[in-house]
Amino acid sequence: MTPRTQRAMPEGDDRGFEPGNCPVRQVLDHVSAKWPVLILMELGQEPRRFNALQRALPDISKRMLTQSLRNLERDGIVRREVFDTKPPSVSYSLSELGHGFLPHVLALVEWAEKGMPTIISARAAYDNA
Amino acid sequence: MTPRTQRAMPEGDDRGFEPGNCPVRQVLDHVSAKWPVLILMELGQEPRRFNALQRALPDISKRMLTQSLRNLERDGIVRREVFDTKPPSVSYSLSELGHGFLPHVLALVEWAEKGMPTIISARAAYDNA
DNA sequence: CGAAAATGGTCTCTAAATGAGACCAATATC
DNA sequence: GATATTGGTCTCATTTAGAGACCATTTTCG
Repeated sequence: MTPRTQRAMPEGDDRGFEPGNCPVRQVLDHVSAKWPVLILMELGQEPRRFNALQRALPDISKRMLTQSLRNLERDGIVRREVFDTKPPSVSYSLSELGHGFLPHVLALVEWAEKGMPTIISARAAYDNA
Repeated sequence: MTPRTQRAMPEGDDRGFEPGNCPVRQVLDHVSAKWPVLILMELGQEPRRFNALQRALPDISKRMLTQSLRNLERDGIVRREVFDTKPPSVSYSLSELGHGFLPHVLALVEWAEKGMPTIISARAAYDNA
């Protein structure tokens, strides 16, 4: 008996990546998330001190700035140096690993900038529909 | 009178990017966040249906999968096609714009993989200290 | 001298985002 | 008839992020 209604299409299943224990995921989360991206771009220009970062990124909270920097430092992407001034100064800069990452972020931004017109009109079309 | 304590170092200030209204930021958030990255990598291999994506990414919730896909669709990065099967099938695939983005994500992953040994030992050093 | 500002954070409290899972209508399968 | 499947949405609990007070020390300003 031939069914008169069409069968569902093939799924194209795939086991995907291992869920929580994937190390690449963790690093990506530390690096490609909202704030880390902006922080790394700032540090890509020049080393900056904690408060300077905060002023450069006015809408990040102290809390998230600290947390993001800690993650990046722990992963060896950012270096933290304390100088014994009064009051003490803390300078953050890209490590070698961090410098290797920088071009990729910049490429992302460039892609976004170049695609922006397309994106804008796609949004207009979507919202209009 | 020469101060005996060292002065704080220069800040290296910078006005940074415009806070909330930056369009590039929005796109980056839709594209480089945790789930979107994984979704785009899946779609980079082949178009996939909603439930297939969910099975490929077992630890994403329906809620976030839907939300991420909607963002990507609205920005014209992902295309959504509904097929009139019973029950109806919905296929997600990369648009041209999306395909242009794919190499960048892959580069990120490659960078993370290549740097993983360095990262691992950086973490060990950090945790040890 | 006393007050205010700056350093780099931490801590708490609240607001927002996320995860877990029930639920839906229509149809096919068992 | 019961169960499963489709692609979601909706609600509720949990997790995460944001806002801002607070800290000790020293410098500058009045």
